[in-house]
Amino acid sequence: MNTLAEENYLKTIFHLEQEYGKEVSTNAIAETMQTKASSVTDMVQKLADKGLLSYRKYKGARLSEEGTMAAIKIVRKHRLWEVFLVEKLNFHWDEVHHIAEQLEHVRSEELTNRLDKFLDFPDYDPHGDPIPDKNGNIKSAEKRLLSELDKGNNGILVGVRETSKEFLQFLDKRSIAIGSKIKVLGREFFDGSMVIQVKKEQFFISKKIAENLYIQI
Amino acid sequence: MNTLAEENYLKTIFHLEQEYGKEVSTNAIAETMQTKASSVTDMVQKLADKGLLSYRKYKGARLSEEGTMAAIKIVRKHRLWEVFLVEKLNFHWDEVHHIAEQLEHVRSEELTNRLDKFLDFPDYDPHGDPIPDKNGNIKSAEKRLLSELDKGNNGILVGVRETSKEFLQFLDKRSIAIGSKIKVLGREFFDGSMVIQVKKEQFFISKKIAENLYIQI
DNA sequence: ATTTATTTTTAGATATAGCTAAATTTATTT
DNA sequence: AAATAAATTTAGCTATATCTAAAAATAAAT
Repeated sequence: MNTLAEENYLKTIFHLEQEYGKEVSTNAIAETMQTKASSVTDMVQKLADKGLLSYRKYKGARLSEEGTMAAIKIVRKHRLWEVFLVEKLNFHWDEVHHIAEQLEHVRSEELTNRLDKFLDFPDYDPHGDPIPDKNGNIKSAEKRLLSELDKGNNGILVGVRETSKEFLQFLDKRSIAIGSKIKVLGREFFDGSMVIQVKKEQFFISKKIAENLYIQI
Repeated sequence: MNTLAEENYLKTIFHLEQEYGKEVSTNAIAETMQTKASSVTDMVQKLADKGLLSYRKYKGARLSEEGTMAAIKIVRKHRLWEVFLVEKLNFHWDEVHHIAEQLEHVRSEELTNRLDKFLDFPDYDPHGDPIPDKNGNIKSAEKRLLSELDKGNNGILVGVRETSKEFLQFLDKRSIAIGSKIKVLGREFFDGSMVIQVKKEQFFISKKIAENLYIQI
């Protein structure tokens, strides 16, 4: 049984591994968790002692099989609760992250599985992220960042990388949502900004925006 | 903002106040929380410093207005989640207590109120306990313990005082549930045991059982 | 009204999880 | 290949919430 703090570390390390595909550095963890590097060192050593990850001093951490499984269970709960909040309680997709961060720590496998069934076994959460099944399997759709597409390409928005209120509200204001068909009309190599078309409207978007939108072609 | 531990103390003290109607003793708190009296003293002093209760050394604690309100909010959440678990996820009433003890600490007034609406503003939880509304008002139905009824009296089971798995399963086995019509056929003054009729069946029940069933006449 | 028993509090420890500041290791420049 | 910069770890402290054991206060019994 892991503590709340341990669970949060496992989840963060899992996400960082997914994103960068290599050992996760102390600083990277500290930054995403808004804590200090020294605190991270302590906790990572503790998690290594518990067998949840392997840790090489000054090199970084990598989740073990057991640690990965524990992290996936938290991610599963987080995303299922997000679906619940949006589909059943009519929350908006920019409001659910904070609440799901609390609900993800509720311990009851039975609860999670019944919630899954109640929601009719959803495959994706409101931000387009895949929901692991009860065995930890994750449907990973083939997707690319909008920022990687060339002029003339088009596809469907299937996910967002950022889930902050600010970013999601930015999208809402322009009626850009999961499922929207997006076409790249132009791309500036100097700063990575783009002009895109969504329905009949055209928008100028910065590189930072384009780097946080996942597109399926 | 109160910590998890503080919330649990507030809730316990609230329940003990309700039950005994006077200042709550250190030992009573320690016993119901499965902790030591010395730990209780520490925490109670801390809660007094925060203005959540008044505390007289060696005498006991009594929740302040603010402390009572905080406790009621937790109770409200607990009972709403119990309704959710039973009504929506088809849990049985003897399985929900433990899970609701976790869910009751999720912080989001918006979530609580939307859940309330989703459940169609229930008045009672699956054990017959009243659910405080968003302003903290509690519908307190006129009810008495079965153990206080005389031979020949009858009424409807509207609540249970105990919510342990064992007790609830005892009732299930005899098909005694909230809403059951119960008639007292006999009462033994020596040990407080009773013979009751539920539908067409008759049961012998001990005083301890009778003291944990709330009846509305 | 003492004595005895019970309850409650205080004092001193422990574990978790965070911090700052200093020391150390690794990476990057010159 | 040194020197400098950046990242990481260690050492020592702090706050929360718990505990045990001893001291003090209150309640009960003789």
